[in-house]
Amino acid sequence: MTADRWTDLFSRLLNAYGAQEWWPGDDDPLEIAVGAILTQHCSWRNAERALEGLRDAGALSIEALRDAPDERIHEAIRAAGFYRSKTATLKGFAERVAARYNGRIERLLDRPMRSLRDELLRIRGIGEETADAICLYAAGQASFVIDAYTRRLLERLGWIEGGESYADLRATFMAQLPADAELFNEYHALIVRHAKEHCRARPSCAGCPVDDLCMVPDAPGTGGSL
DNA sequence: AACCAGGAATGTA
DNA sequence: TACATTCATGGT
Repeated sequence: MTADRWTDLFSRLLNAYGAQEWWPGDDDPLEIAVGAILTQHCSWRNAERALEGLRDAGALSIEALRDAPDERIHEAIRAAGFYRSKTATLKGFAERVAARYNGRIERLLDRPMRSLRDELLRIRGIGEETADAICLYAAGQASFVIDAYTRRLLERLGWIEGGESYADLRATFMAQLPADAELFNEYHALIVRHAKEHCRARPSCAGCPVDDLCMVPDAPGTGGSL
């Protein structure tokens, strides 16, 4: 039987780009969670620099994040932008893990996905996408991550109207796919890869693995973005 | 030299 | 609910 279109889309992307292996699982969960916060509306390249900054400052631990002066965190993560907000978010996260889980992030991440997600959402600076990224990539739990690329792709495929909420899109993916963290992990990463590499690099969209659709944002005139 | 990057909170109508 | 603004650095 032919797979449904949601599974088929995944297959085409995987076939085109191969496994992306974002945060494969042998990485430090704290680094992954911190990375998820740092990369908010900022390139992963700069988020990595900020991560390095924290490492160099000796601030890559729950205790250090909680106790370090704001200025020290500011310096460390400046490259990722929005450094004041992100410092507050990192501290809010660290304070919660310290206060409620004895500083052990695994205890937070081992909670059932729904309560984990709800708790992450209480932290100021952590919204739905970041909460899902932490659930999926740090905790290895099957929570689908929706981002601007995902929305744009579904719009251009004509699979959604365009006005759906984050919760709508997440629910749609999760209703159409088996609850498999490995699948969700690769799926989201592949959508990002497709948008960045294929769509941005090739204005003509020739050889697009996704129905000859490109996700170039508001391409002037033509450019293959529909 | 505008525009984008693996967003979120807040304010206004 | 639906938009607009703010936060901020770095690459193209």
